Amino acid sequence: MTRGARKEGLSRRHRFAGRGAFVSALRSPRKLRGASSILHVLAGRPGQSRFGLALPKRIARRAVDRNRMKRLAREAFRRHAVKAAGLDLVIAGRQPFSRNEESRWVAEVRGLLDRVAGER
RNA sequence: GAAGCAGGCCGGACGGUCGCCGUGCCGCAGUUGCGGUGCGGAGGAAAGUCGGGACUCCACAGGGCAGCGUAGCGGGUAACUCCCGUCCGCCGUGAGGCGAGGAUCAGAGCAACAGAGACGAGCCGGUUAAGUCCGGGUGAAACGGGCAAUCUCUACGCGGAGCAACACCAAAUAGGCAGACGACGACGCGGCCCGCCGAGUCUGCGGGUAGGUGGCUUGAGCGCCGCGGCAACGCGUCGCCCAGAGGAAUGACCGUCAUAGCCCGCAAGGGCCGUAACAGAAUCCCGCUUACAGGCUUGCUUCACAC
Repeated sequence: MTRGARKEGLSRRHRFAGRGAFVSALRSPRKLRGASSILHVLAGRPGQSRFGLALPKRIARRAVDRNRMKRLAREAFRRHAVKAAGLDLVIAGRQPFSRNEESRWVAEVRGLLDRVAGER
């Protein structure tokens, strides 16, 4: 069994597959509030956390900004220890995002992931 | 040299580490996969979705009406509301710019203010043989026309929906159809056989959802050169293959060098900042429109200076 993911990889195993796969995580009672977003947590497959983002157009009108947020958040998850915790994680954006907040957004995502990792 | 006009082009480069998507090869795994390695991986607008096509499915004898679109003339194109040439009108000293630029003896309609009267001819004053001639403050326009982006007429064009199109594969659940079995159940007055009904069980079939695959990137393609053409563009030789995701990859970090900006210096130069505007492919093309830090470049105009 060569299941072992590479140390810093982030492939499809760590994503949600299929339409509506987010829904169960979004309905989960475990939530962590950040400054501009909410992290939903649900128990998933052991050893492989999954990570997803729900960013409505309301938060970032332009496609570039939404892409940017996703990429930055994924990068944070990729390097984070929760990746092996076996949790389904979905970050739902709440507050509008503007372009000069990139570093703030990364810090927020890291903070949320730290809190989940610390809780267990 | 200073102002300006019209185009064309670029819109960081190189390297390293860690990742993501696609794909060729190799190895492992009876498949899904996993690992290694090579190669490819956002834009000039990918945007708005405004015109036009290709491609699918649906509809369709032929013709007309209605509706919509276009409008000097000629050309280009698969096609267009696009592009090129040219005429006319207006604007500009000029290079140039702008223009829905066919028709109002086929017909209808034309606001407000002013004015006696506004699309109909009459009215008022003077004059004459005679509606014969002259004038009428106003107003953009007053007897003669104007407006067709008001309807209309003429000519030409136009079927509808869209890749979430469409084609194929295909769980689970509910229901449909067919067949088999079928309770010590119902009916044939009772029992057995038999027939028939039958909850249910099994099998098969078809529709169909989730899901999957195809469509999906080689094309009105790109580059060089030659030829034809004032040009748009066309033809030909040779070379090239240039993203294909799918809740949606193209990212993060770090060096070096250049660019803009800022500071020091007479200068050579040094230092600071740290990649910068608009913005992220979604079936594919041709256009148009809109957004845009900074930079390169071609032709031309006017003015000034010099010879």
